[in-house]
Amino acid sequence: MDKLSISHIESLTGIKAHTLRIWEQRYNLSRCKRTGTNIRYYDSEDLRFFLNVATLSHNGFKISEISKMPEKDIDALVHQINTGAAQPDFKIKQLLNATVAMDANAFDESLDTFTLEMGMQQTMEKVVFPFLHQIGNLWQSKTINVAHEHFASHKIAQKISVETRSLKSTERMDARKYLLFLPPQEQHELSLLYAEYLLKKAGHKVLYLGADLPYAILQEASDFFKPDYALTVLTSAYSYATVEDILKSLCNILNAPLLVSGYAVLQDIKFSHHHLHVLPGIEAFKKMIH
DNA sequence: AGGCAAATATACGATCCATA
DNA sequence: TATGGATCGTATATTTGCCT
Repeated sequence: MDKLSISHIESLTGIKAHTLRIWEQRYNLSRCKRTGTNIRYYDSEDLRFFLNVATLSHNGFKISEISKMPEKDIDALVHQINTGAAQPDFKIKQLLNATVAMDANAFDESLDTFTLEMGMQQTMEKVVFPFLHQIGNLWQSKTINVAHEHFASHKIAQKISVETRSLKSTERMDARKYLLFLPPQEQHELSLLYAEYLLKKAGHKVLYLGADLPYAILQEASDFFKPDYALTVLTSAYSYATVEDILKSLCNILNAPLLVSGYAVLQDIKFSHHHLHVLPGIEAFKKMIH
């Protein structure tokens, strides 16, 4: 039987070691044994248990409730959550239906239900972004038109904004400053909005300047706000410059590392710069801001 | 010895919630 | 709706154990 330290449990479950000790003290959530010299150690069964507890905790269950549950119930609930999250196809179809019908209420209700069921992040990453991808395909095949796309984007933007606002704004000690913007002619704002949500949730400071930002204003804002990082997402094709040229200009304007992602960047870019960091996906971004 | 991780105790801020 | 208590997560300080 393998021995795991409390820091192992922390890094594998995401539950802070200190929190584990407090839970143990307050809720008898203790499954660990002690060495002869009073050091906690855990086995793989304990790890499994805390992984499940973390899942429930992230899905809105209170620790006081979890601590009173029999382990069978915990397993059952986690299974329910996981299978619910693993079947997002039906949810995507639901959003597509509401979009084709341009039914705002149905769209809102679906999103609200999803966030209750599986949380904001799962909803965005497993349902909303795949949904947008499908919208793109349908648009190309003329099944739906630009109005549908705008309709859906707007509803999603509203939802992200509401969720961002309702975050408790507890800034952490080592909070970093992020400047969020889209360059001229870039209107695809949803990824940026979601980035704002993730940053605020992680306790960082955000200056959100939105879409289609002229270079002059970006420069002013950058000089004034003095961000630790700038973040942008390039999705479109631009009439006035290549993606490489835009990245070059942005690196010149900004005094901070530029984090960049998006469809237009992830194809292939030859330009590199010591301040330029390409984020291949949302997981890379989350890791970076953790 | 000295550096570091772990344990422990205490306290605080934010949020939730029942009761007036 | 406001107010006071309970709950929850985290911060800080100090001590203890482990390892070169």
